[in-house]
Amino acid sequence: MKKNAAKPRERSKEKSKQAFLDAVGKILKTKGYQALKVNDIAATAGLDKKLIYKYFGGTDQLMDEYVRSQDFWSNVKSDHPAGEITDGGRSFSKEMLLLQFDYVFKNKELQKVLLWRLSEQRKSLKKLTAEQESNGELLFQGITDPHFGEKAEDFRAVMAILVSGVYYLNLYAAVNGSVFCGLDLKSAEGRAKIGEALSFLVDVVYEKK
Amino acid sequence: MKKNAAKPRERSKEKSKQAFLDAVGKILKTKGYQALKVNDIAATAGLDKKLIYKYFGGTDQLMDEYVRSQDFWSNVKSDHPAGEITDGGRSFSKEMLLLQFDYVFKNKELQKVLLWRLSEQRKSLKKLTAEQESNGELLFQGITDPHFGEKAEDFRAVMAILVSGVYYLNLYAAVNGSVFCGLDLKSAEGRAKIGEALSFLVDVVYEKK
DNA sequence: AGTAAAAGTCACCAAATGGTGACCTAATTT
DNA sequence: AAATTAGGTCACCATTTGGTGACTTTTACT
Repeated sequence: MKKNAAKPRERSKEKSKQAFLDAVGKILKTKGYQALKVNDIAATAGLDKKLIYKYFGGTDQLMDEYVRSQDFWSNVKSDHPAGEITDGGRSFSKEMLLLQFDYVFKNKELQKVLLWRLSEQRKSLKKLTAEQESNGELLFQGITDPHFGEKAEDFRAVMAILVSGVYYLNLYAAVNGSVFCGLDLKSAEGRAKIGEALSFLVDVVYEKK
Repeated sequence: MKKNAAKPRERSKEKSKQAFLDAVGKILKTKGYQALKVNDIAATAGLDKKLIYKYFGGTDQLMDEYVRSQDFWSNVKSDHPAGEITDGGRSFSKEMLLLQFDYVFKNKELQKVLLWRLSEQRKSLKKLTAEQESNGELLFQGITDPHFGEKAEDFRAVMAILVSGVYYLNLYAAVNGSVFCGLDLKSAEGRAKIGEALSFLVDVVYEKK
C-alpha cells in the first residue's frame, strides 16, 4: 500500500500534517513559542496528539519542519530584479536591511521563530539547511564578495552586526518597554532613526573600503 | 520586632534570599532559563519553595531581583577613568563594545538573562530601572550627547544597532552552529573580524558626523 | 521566662505535562 | 468480500508543574 506511486494518496495524512503545522503558526502568533506543547498543538489542530509523535517524532521536529515550511526569508531574496546591480550591492543591501527591519517588526511569527532559534533545548541539529539561506548567502557570494574582494569578510562582518541588530532590536521591542539606548523602538520616529542609521552604515562601508 | 534598626538582624531571611538568588544563577549557568521553575530553584537552594512566594512573590520577581542583584553592566560602566575623555567618547564607545562582545560571549549567565529579557511571560513590569543603566545611559548623556549635539540621536541609533548586534551574535553563537553570514562566531578569526567591524563602524560614525 | 512573630518544613492539592497501549475506522490490496 | 494497513480516537499513566494550609522551630522583644 505504500509503494504505489501512481496514486499519490494524500487522503488525510498530508492534510493532518498541515493542520499541525498550521496550529503551530497559530499558537506562535497568539501565545508565543513557550506555549508550544503537544497537548496545546493537538487541541488547536483538532487532532490527537499521538499523531504528532507518529508524523514528526515530537514537538521539536514539528517546529523544525514548521520553520522549514515557512520561507520567511524569501521576501528578501527574490524581490529584487537580478542583473541590474551595478553598485556592488549597495542599494540591495540597504534595501534588504530596511525591509527586514520592517518585516520582522510586523511579523509576530517570525519573531517567535527567531526567539526559538536562540532558545535552548533544541536537540535536533537540523538547522544546517536553514543556515545557508537564512542570511542571504547568495547576496554575499554573488554580489558583494566579488565587489569587496579581499575585504569580503570585513563586509560580511559588518552585515552580520547589522542583521543581528535588526533582529535583536525588534525582538526587544516586542517584549520590553521598547526603549533602547533612549530610542523608542515602537514609535515611527525611533524606527526612522534606526533606519537612517542602517542606511548610513551601509553607505559608509561602501565608501570607505 | 520589625522596627528595631539598631540590630539589623539578618539572621536567616537575608541568607535564604541570597540562597535563592544563588540558586537562580547556578541553574542559569547549568540548565538555562527554561529550567527555572519553583521546584527546581527551591531544591537547588535547599529550601522550601514556599519561601520563594513569601520573599519574592513568585519566580518572575525572583528573576527580576536576580537580574538587579547582578550588575552585569558594571564592568562596562566603571572601568574607565572618568574625566579623561577628550575624543567625545570615541575610544570609550569602542572599548565598551569590544568588551561587551567578549564579556557576553564568555558569560553564560548573562546570555541567559538576555534571552530571558527577550522572552515572553514576564508579566512584571519592573524593568524600568534596569532599562536606564543597562545600556550605559550615562555614556550617552554625559559624553556622547554633548559631543554629537543635534546628531545625538543618530549616534544613539548607531549604538543601538551595534549593541544589539553584539548581543544577538553571541546569543546565536551560543546555541546554533555559530556560523552567521559565513563567519564562525566561535572561532578567534571570526570574532576578530566582528571586533574589527565594530571598531571600524564606531570610527566612521565619529569621522563622518 | 514567656510570648508573639517570624523562619522554615511538610504534606497535599489541582492542573498540566509528555507519552503510550488498546481500540475503532476507513481506505487499499488481493 | 476478506484481509491488511494506515489514519485516527480515547482512556489512561507517570511526572512535573505551581501553589497553599497546617504545622513545627527559631528568633527577638518585653
